Amino acid sequence: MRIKRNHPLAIKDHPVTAQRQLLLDILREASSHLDAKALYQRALERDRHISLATVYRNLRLFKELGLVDEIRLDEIHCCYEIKRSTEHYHLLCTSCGNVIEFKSSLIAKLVAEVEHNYDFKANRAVLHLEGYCQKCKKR
Amino acid sequence: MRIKRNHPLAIKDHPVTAQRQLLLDILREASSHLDAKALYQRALERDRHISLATVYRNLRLFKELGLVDEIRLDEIHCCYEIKRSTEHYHLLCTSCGNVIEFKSSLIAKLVAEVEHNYDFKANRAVLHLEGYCQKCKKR
DNA sequence: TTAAGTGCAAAGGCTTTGCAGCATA
DNA sequence: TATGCTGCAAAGCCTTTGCACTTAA
Repeated sequence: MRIKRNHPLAIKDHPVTAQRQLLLDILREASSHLDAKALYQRALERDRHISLATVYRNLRLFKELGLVDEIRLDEIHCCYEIKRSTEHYHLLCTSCGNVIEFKSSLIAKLVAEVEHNYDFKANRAVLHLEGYCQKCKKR
Repeated sequence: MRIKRNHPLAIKDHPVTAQRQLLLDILREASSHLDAKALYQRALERDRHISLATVYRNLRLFKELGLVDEIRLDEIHCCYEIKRSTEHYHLLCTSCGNVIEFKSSLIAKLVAEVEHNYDFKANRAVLHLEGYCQKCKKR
């Protein structure tokens, strides 16, 4: 089956189960970032028998395969999103909870500078800013 | 008692208990960053009856009062340190677990740029880099 | 066919909370 | 003295795991 052979999971020798397909579909369709519970609840709407354990197991798999990014905004905001080609980070509005993506060329510069000054090899940058979004800062 | 009147807790109308004093002392003396459990274990050495609940309650209080910073490196590394005047961030070696502090003037630039481009008011930047420290990257 | 995934329920780790007793100011 | 803190134990929350059954390839 050509579709499955090209599937990101099949390529890496992992069976494409209905549950995995469903979870990836939901993550792809999601306009916002989902945490494990939100993903589970959306999955339940289409598969009444899917379990939360399956959601966690597959989120971990997707993360290991590099299919999704895990974004830990704080102890309660841990969300997941399908990995896209363009690297970006997040702004978190502490007033309304809105999550906004941002990019900046300064991040690569910062990483390069720190790697040089501290003799460090950076594999990942965890970065987000907390504050007030456009709407909330007016008040 | 003059000492207590000048105490950071007393100033903010919170009783200075022996437990709070002990916890602040340990945090001040700590060369490295401590998580709740490590802080509790060090506290036990000097007060056999202190409870983990007291540690958590007071860490939250100190955080609210701005006496300590909470640094959440990932889901298992959540550590605390006495707040100092100089702002800094952290490098986390994913090989040996070492935590190194770093500073960079590019961070302020980055924040200013993002605030301008995205019409955002940043109150806090969460930033750390994961990778290999000097020792581990040689291997 | 068979290695791997799933659902369920139980357990794990970290953190919070209710309550009675105790200490600070 | 009165408010508020502490210790203890229990509960909460998120996440992981053991086991028997099911399924993808």
